[in-house]
Amino acid sequence: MAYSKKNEFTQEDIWLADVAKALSHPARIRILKILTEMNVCMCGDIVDLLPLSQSTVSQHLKELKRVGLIHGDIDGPKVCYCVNNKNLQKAKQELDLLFSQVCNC
Amino acid sequence: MAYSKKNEFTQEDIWLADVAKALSHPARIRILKILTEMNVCMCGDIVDLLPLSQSTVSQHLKELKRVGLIHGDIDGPKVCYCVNNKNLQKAKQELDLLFSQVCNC
DNA sequence: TTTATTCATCGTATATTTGCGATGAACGAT
DNA sequence: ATCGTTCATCGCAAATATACGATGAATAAA
Repeated sequence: MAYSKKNEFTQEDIWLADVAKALSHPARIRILKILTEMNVCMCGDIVDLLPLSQSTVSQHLKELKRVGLIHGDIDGPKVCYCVNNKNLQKAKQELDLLFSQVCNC
Repeated sequence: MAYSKKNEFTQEDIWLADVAKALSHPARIRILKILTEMNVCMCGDIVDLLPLSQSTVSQHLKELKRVGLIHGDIDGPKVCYCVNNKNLQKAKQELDLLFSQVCNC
């Protein structure tokens, strides 16, 4: 089976869906909130705040990084994670656009 | 393995993640847009517009229905699908709230 | 009553996601 | 040079998602 027909849609819809996918796990929503509260923090800080192992948290961070909602700056053995305001803003705008197209709000 | 620690988060974060999940496939984004353009339409209409089989489209509609972003009214053998403005508005508001918490926009 | 239309659901195959422990790379400190 | 800390990645298991064809239920039309 050929599988995943996701790329038979418009780039815009694919991108929106991809951002939504990054937000589709409560751990990742929580991580975004934590990163905002703490401004900057390490993976270990987040692990202490979530009921998940270090490797699992690392994967969630990777997914958020993949779509650009956060970035991690290497600082010695540590990695300082923080939200990417520019891309969050873009995501917000595109989602706003979607809802304006789709909802009489 | 016990699996899926999703319910070890707040109801708010779980709900947001769930809405995001419903939006996390380009076919479902597209379906929302189609339903808005056509105002009301049947499953078959959507199938004609997407590169997906009827059963697959039906599953995507089910997922959108599950989180309440659309509803389907049975009309004889047909089902008239349309967007659920009330819940779309709620989704928009909660996403706005998230972004206001998480982004300096 | 038979037939055609519409759609949900079942069964199945495959892909992806979620989660963990173990390992190892990278660096700072000793 | 060795040790501790931090974190990404690998390998694995289980759960979910994606996709399809086949089937069947429900209704309208003939």
